[in-house]
Amino acid sequence: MTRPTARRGAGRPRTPVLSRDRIVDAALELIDDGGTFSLGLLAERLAVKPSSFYNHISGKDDILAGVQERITDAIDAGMFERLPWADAVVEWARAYRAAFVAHPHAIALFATAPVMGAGRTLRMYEQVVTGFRAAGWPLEAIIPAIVAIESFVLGSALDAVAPATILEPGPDAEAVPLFAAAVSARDLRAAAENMTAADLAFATGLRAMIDGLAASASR
Amino acid sequence: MTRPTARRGAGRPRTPVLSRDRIVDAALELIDDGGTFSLGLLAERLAVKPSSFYNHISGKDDILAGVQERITDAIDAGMFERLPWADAVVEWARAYRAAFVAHPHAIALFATAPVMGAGRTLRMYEQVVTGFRAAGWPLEAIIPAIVAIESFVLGSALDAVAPATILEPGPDAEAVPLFAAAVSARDLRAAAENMTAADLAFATGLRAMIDGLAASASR
DNA sequence: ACCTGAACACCGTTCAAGT
DNA sequence: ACCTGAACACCGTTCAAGT
Repeated sequence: MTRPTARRGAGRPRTPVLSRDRIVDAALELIDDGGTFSLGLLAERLAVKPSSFYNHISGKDDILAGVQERITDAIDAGMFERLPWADAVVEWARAYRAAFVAHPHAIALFATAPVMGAGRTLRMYEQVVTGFRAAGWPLEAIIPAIVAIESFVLGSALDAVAPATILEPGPDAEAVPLFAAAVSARDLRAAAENMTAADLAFATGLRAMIDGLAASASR
Repeated sequence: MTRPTARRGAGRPRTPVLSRDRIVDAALELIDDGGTFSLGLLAERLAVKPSSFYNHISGKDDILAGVQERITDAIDAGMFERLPWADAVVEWARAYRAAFVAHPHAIALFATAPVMGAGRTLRMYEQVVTGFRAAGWPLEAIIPAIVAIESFVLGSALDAVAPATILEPGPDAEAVPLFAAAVSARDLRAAAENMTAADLAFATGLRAMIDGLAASASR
């Protein structure tokens, strides 16, 4: 039955209530709940005062960076060691998008200061590059392809959390008949395939991009 | 030599200093200059007080929506009436991305409340859908393809304005040798082709996606 | 070492008061 | 009709003071 090693001359040990991890945890929860994110609200949740944060983090941006890390760290790239290239890329892109879409109110974070930072992340990239290399990709073509996929994934995640109305013809439908018909046909198809409109666009684009990349690699 | 029609019983006519257009104009300029965007700074530029804005707009978000419209309205889709489908799509995607990249500090606006709103915009979509239809696309496949392209364009624009360092191996390079080599090879290639790394990724992804979409359409 | 209260400069928005 | 000054509630951050 040990107790925390007593520091020299200290009275009672006083376990701190805050830590960077605990702050980032609570921040992600607060963001996921929607509504506004402010240090005042965050402090309230942790039964603490806003000024207390500054013993553990350098400011609001530091907290947000921690949240971003937490989300991207959930992305796995192990599929490149198990699956053929095309299947692995599809799986990876899906997992990537899913990690963003699981935190819709946090996505704006990635938009302004895009993606990825930690050391875990570099290991993921190593796995992905290895998968491309094993499939015969020339070294200088790999990163552009990966960045292209990431750009598509981020754009699709933003689309997925966007209000569904942005692409609706609205009252001016008769002025743009073909567009209106195309949207209706899309809605019918999405319903029939039991997907959201955003899912359908993502599946379409991912399929196309992987096919296109595969074709360019074998050319 | 006419003067503004005198209202009933009015003294001097008093032309107003502000208008929605003038506010949005100045807002875009302020955003493009980088740094922070606030109503206080905007008012200062216009030699006016922040409270004056509320005679012309409903709030900060209204101004930002105006800025967004101004930028997206610059995107033309006339190429669909002049070029074969594949060429037109490539041109359109490039113009789309260019409109965003021309205002790097404004891009975050599109991320949170993605893209497009006005009536000009609907006409653009009508042109694009018409181009797809003329190329033989089935109606229900058109919108998903367009949205996929838009997602890629937005993601690529965000990538283009991101700090270039985000995908650098840094001091841990020896732990991820293949990734580090791939980044170096990419940098060499980009320099040789006189493109930025972001340009290269965009060109790669766009080519792949259009090829993939073309293949799926003729299947 | 870590939490706090007070203070700071700034934010967007409202509204009665001016002309 | 349109601009303003004052006020409001809130923001992120600093820092001396506590323990």
